[in-house]
Amino acid sequence: MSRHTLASLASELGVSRQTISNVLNAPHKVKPATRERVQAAIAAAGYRPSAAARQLRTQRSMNFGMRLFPATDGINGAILDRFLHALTEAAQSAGYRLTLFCADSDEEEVRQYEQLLDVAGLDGFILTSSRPDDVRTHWLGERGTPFAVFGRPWDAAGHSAPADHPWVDVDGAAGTEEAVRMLLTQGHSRIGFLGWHTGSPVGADRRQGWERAMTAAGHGQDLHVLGVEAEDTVAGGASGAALLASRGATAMVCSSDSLALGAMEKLREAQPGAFLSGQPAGPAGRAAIVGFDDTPVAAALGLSSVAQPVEEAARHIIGLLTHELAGKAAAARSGAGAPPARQLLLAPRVVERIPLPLASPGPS
Amino acid sequence: MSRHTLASLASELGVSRQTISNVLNAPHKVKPATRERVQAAIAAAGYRPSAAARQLRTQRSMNFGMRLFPATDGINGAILDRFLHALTEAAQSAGYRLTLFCADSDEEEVRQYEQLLDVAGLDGFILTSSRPDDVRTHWLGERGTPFAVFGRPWDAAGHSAPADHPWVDVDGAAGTEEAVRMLLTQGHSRIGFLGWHTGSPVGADRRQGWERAMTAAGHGQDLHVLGVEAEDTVAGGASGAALLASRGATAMVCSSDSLALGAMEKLREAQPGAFLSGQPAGPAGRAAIVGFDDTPVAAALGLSSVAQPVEEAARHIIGLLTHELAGKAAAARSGAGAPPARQLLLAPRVVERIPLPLASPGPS
DNA sequence: TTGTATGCGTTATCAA
DNA sequence: TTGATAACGCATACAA
Repeated sequence: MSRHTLASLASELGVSRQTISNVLNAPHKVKPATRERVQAAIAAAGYRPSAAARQLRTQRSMNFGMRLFPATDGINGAILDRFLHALTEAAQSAGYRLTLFCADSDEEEVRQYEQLLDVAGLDGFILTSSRPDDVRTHWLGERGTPFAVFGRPWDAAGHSAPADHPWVDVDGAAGTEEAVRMLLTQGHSRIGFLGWHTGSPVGADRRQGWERAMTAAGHGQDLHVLGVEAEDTVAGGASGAALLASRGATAMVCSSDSLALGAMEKLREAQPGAFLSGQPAGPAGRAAIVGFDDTPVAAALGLSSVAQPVEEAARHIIGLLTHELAGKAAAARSGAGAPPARQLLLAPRVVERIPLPLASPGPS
Repeated sequence: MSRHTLASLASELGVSRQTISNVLNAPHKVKPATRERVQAAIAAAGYRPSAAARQLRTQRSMNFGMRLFPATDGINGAILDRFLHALTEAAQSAGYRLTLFCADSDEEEVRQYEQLLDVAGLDGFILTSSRPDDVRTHWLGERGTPFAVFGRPWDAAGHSAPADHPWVDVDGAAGTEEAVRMLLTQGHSRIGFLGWHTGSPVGADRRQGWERAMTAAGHGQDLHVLGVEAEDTVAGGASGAALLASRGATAMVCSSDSLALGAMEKLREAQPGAFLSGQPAGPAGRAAIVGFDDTPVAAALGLSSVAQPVEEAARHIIGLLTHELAGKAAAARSGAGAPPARQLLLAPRVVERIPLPLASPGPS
């Protein structure tokens, strides 16, 4: 129950509205005695300033916007859940709210920016993906609207390109590299790579890590034969795995959990018992397939996978945005905490799992 | 590019602000000639009214709030993605925005309501789950805040209870009932039920459908032996399926895709080839396991599953909310379209799939 | 340090 | 039918 206004509180307290406003926005400007008295009254009355009135005056909505993509692939898309939750939580504890919207295309997304900026006065946007030659970052950049991207900027050729806007990304290559090293440690040498055939920069990045690690281990000559591409589905993973197996691969690193799941299914059928606990396919007693994104499916099936630190990415993105917005005024006066890195590449980590012992081999 | 205000537009046009406002909010009150002239100017200038100013005046934010739950189980939680997307889309096309927030408990959720109501002036809330003796619906109801729930009201005993607030739910019992009928048609008679052991009303509802259909088919005497409960995980599904199989079940209906996936894995191991295309386990050539929720995992693996019409539920919820809010003013003056059902139980449908042909049996 | 006046962009009331 | 005036709740420049 609040239903209180600055004016009503002020008259009840016998002070001016201005004093209360100062207690809230510039506590140092008011005498400690009255400050405490006012603060107590605020708490007692449960008074909370109206965001709308504040926005009208300050031109800040304390509100970020984010486009919600349709859930195309729930297996790989599952990490967006975690990202969104962490984002909401971080925004909330920074005093910001999060507004969702939909768009059918990037152009439509830009139109929504324009609309939301005008109508709702959003303070900034979070982009959950980046593309070569991104129309959205161009538009926002030109206009000077604060934003931060989950995803590196790519140039038209699909290479990582420098850009001056804030972004956070996960180093996919480092992830696959570590996965390969793990498999090498387990005694594998013919380690295949099972990637998307979309030609996306993200996919190329993940493949590069595999190439680096294999080359460093002296297996550079196998790159042509052990690198395979397939449609990013379970079925694609199965057929890709069959091809890799026929070429002698004893282990494989995949670009997604969908592919890895398909590969696992395939190998399990071709080699019954291969994934049962205690009857490993690999030389050193571990599952020989590694997925990407560490989705719940991987966890459920005991599939090793490269885990992205999406919660950390989300928190950093909010930090970036709040810093930029606070910076306009507060950064100068207070020392302002160490500014967050404007470009940040986070390292993923490989989650090693042993496939579920669903059954004992059974007689015969 | 807008950066226009009512005043600036008015002076450019040589009319008063009020006229423009009327063109927007009460077009019938302005002479057609000027109306069109103003409308053209609005379009040309790309003018959009400020939501904050509007809110200050009208006390309506055109904004709904929804708590985002942490993604506990990404397999079963995947349908919330679809729900959220549909919700956002529906809200957007109704002229509302959607604000997300987090809470650690229902009590905390209520505190967030209070806060968001005071500071952001949210017009209503969407609840994505219901519980027996729900503190949140009580609070919102008492206060008279508009809200709608995805989930039936349950009484303390876990039975469906009448309540006067708007809600939408999916008829789980109808779903499992249809699944059983499908399996009966395929020639199965020993059809097991694999449910959660959480004692949740939702789980009990799903079980009831199985019981109804089995009883109707004359298999009522098998209910005790063929109804099994397990932890809602893949591992739980595997062990539950083993138990059911040992009791002679040739088919099973599960409370979730997690359970179904575990069951499928288990049966595949116990009976290699059981799920390969052309080598079905069931009498009539179809997979004998049905999951619930039709998650992407089920789709990927070719698992039959009961699909909830979450998009429809989302749209209906927005309809409920917008109707209630519009009703306060507009319902009386205009005829107001047919009001949406305040309580709606949607029927799910069984998606029948054939498990992926991952491999041909292979030599020997 | 505290109070006074003004304006943020809109809609509602009332007179013309 | 149209236009002037006030008010929504807050923050800020300025005066006291």
